[in-house]
Amino acid sequence: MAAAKKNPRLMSNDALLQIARRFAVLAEPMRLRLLQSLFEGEMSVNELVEVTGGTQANVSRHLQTLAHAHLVSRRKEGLQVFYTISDPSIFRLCELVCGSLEQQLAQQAGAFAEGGRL
Amino acid sequence: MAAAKKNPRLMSNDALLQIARRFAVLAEPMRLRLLQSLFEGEMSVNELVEVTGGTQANVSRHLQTLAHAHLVSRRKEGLQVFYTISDPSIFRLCELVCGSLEQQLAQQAGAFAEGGRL
DNA sequence: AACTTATATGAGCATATGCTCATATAGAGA
DNA sequence: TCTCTATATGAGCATATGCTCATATAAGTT
Repeated sequence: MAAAKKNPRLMSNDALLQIARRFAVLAEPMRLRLLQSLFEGEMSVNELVEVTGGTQANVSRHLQTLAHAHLVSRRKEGLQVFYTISDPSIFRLCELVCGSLEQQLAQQAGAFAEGGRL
Repeated sequence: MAAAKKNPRLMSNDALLQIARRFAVLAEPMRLRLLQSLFEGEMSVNELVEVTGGTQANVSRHLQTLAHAHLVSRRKEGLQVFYTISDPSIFRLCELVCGSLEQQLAQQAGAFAEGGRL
């Protein structure tokens, strides 16, 4: 059982902090872009720099952040370092959020359409 | 289709920003605690203050943040304001993250166990 | 060893975010 | 109207985070 269900007892501060940290890692456009790029498969830092248009320093830093969160994994080969997505739950996570946002936008659009009817 | 699949084309900056913002809303222990409390059903601000142990000002602020993100909805009744979870995707989102974290911890525990074997 | 390429990181600035205190608003009741 | 209760919010401080520049490390090449 991951979380308390009916009991008013709450999760520990520590558990909440860990969950919050996980969400925080995903709360950055550049990191999301990196993850999205990696959806297609393993890539080197330089490739990611080119694809995302970010600076080398910044891309490297964000990759460290993702790696520390165990969302991606490193593989060194000669001069290059290749990163891959190592936590498949990310796919569903992004799908869920995208779906939820789409639905909200659809509702807003619907409201506009109705308003325009009069 | 929520996101590009095989095409190297990436999502728009704007879309990524919105997704990042959604994650950012969930990247706070107190907000997670509020959501978790609301899992059991509608609650007033004062009830949430008591349950979470936060200050009134802080709880109110966080509830505003959650409301702006359309994760919870307000209902005013007399002097009190009641909040409810309005986006069911949150349940699955938290389940996913919890599951992923549990798995990571299990792996770490496993590594420890193996190491202890020698 | 000297040079080049690929990646990581220290330092510093700018901005964002959370927290608290005090106060404002809003509704209910005397 | 005056007061009390419930909620929201402005101001200010402290901290965290992202970005860039410059430099460090590490590995391959000559």
